[in-house]
Amino acid sequence: MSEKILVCVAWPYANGLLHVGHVAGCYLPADIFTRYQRMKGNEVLMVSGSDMHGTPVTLKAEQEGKTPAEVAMFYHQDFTEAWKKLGISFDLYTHTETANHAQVTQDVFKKLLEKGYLYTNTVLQAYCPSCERFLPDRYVEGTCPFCKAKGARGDQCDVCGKPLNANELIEPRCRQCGTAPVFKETEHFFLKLSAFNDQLLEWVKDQVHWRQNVINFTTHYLQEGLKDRAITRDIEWGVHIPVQGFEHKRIYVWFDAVIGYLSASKEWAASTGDPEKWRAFWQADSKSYYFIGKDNIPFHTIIWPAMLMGYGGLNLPYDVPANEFLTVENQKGSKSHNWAVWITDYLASYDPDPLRFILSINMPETSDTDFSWREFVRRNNDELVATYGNLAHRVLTLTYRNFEGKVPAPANLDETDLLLTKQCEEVFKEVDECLSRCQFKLAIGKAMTLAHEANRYLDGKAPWKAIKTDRQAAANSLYTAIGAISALKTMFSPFLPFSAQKLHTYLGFAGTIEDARWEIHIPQPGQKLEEPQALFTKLDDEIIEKETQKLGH
RNA sequence: GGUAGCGUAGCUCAGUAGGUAGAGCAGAGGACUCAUAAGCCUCCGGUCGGCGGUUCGAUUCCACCCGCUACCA
Repeated sequence: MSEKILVCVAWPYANGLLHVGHVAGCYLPADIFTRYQRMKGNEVLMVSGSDMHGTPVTLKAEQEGKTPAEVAMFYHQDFTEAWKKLGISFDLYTHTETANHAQVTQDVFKKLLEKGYLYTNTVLQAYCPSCERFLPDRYVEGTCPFCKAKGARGDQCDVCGKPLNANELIEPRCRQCGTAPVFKETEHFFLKLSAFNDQLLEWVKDQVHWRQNVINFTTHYLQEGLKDRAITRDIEWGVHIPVQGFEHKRIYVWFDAVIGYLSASKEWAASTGDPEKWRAFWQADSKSYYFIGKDNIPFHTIIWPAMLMGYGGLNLPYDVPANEFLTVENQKGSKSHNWAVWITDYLASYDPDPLRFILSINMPETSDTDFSWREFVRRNNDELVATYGNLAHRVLTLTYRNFEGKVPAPANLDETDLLLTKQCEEVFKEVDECLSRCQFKLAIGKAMTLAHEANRYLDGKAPWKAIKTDRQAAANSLYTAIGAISALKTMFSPFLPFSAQKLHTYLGFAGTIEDARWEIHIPQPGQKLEEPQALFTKLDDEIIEKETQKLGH
């Protein structure tokens, strides 16, 4: 029975490069899940896009003497390229600067306004008389009222970590021109989050399948009581407000970013020639999954559900499998200190599957985990190459040379042979269950254990020895081992799509592994094999030193 | 300051409805040779952050403390 599954993935902010933390946090788990569901025969729509609006993009543009659109588009193209190379298989990867997105955002805005969930209020905002514009909090700098550090920003002091309001700063200055700002009244729209508090609490209570950290976090937040939040700003970059008198203001980035999931779905539908097709994924019994990092939990379990409740007629999130953070060499990542492994850099030197592997088997699902180059090389060489890749290679080369490049015919399989086949079926079922529950680390770990099991089986059977005395015995064990690596190739395929496709081909199957579906394909006796090659290559220890040195400079 | 999570072998991580714990790597040894000197077997290795409490018994429950992380003010 085919299900409809909507996979929504966090929208990366288009003001900086992607790093391994982004990939481990949401793009990889979302892609694994999506590939798995597609192979199961379910109808999946996987969408995301670049978040182009907001102050950080504007700030970056001014620093570089470019327009915000130019800056955002540069990163958008970089991201798009990265997804392709990494094999993150979006059905649509768009961005928030499309006419469609503006239209959908304004539709949501108007509907919420009509239903009384938006209202205007006047707030005090910093205004720079020299630049002649309102300043977002982070454009204002001054002395921190708490720790007296100089250079504190209007949203937060980096020295003592305290969040601030711009008007609390001592001797505030415009970050651009140094002029002292004045504080003026300005009118903005607010989302009446407080109206949804009880409804949300009630809803969250039923989400027993959510990860514990997501439930805890959300419940705690709701118990403290929601405050209404301003959803517009005095800026020139973003989605226009569909109300007269607000021509010089824009919808604030966090409000339009989450709407991206809906606008992207509509854009995708239009591109298929059936503009109403998005409904299948947003209404009726479709399930929606939101893959995000833990810093984004409240937006997806509180604010976006509240907006959807207010809008009406669309499904609330079914699951929000938020991951924790990935540290690099035991330190928290930092853009400004260049403490990160940049995806573009990585892809210039290495294949995607080894990265997908280490990030899967060490995924920060329940707590923060660490990425280190030593671990990367070690896991590539000892696990990917030696355990799984080598297993496939030894089985295939042995068969290719001794059985005319064809799958040998079994006869009178013994208990050990049948046991391995049975183990494959059992592990396959377990991996299937783990994946359906978004337990990715556990799933790939089980597949690796099966690869060990198959190696053990092969050593016990020693077909390289048997071939000299009992050709049928060798045929039996190689036939069985081929079945095992074929099962492994399917289990690994959501994680390691590139090498799985290679193995699929070496085993003599035509077409793509995706089309071959989520099942164990036992090659038929006599099936012609392709000449096998290594699935993965060993990495030299030297790269540990080389790559580690790039950090922090 | 408040709230939550985490702190398990040298390293990276699992786990325990409460009965002193595991996997990989690293270290030591062995048999084998099909394979990218890969794979397989054996051994070594932890008073499960600290101090108490509940219990016949706690690493697992509770209180407090220390350290780290996140969120909130």
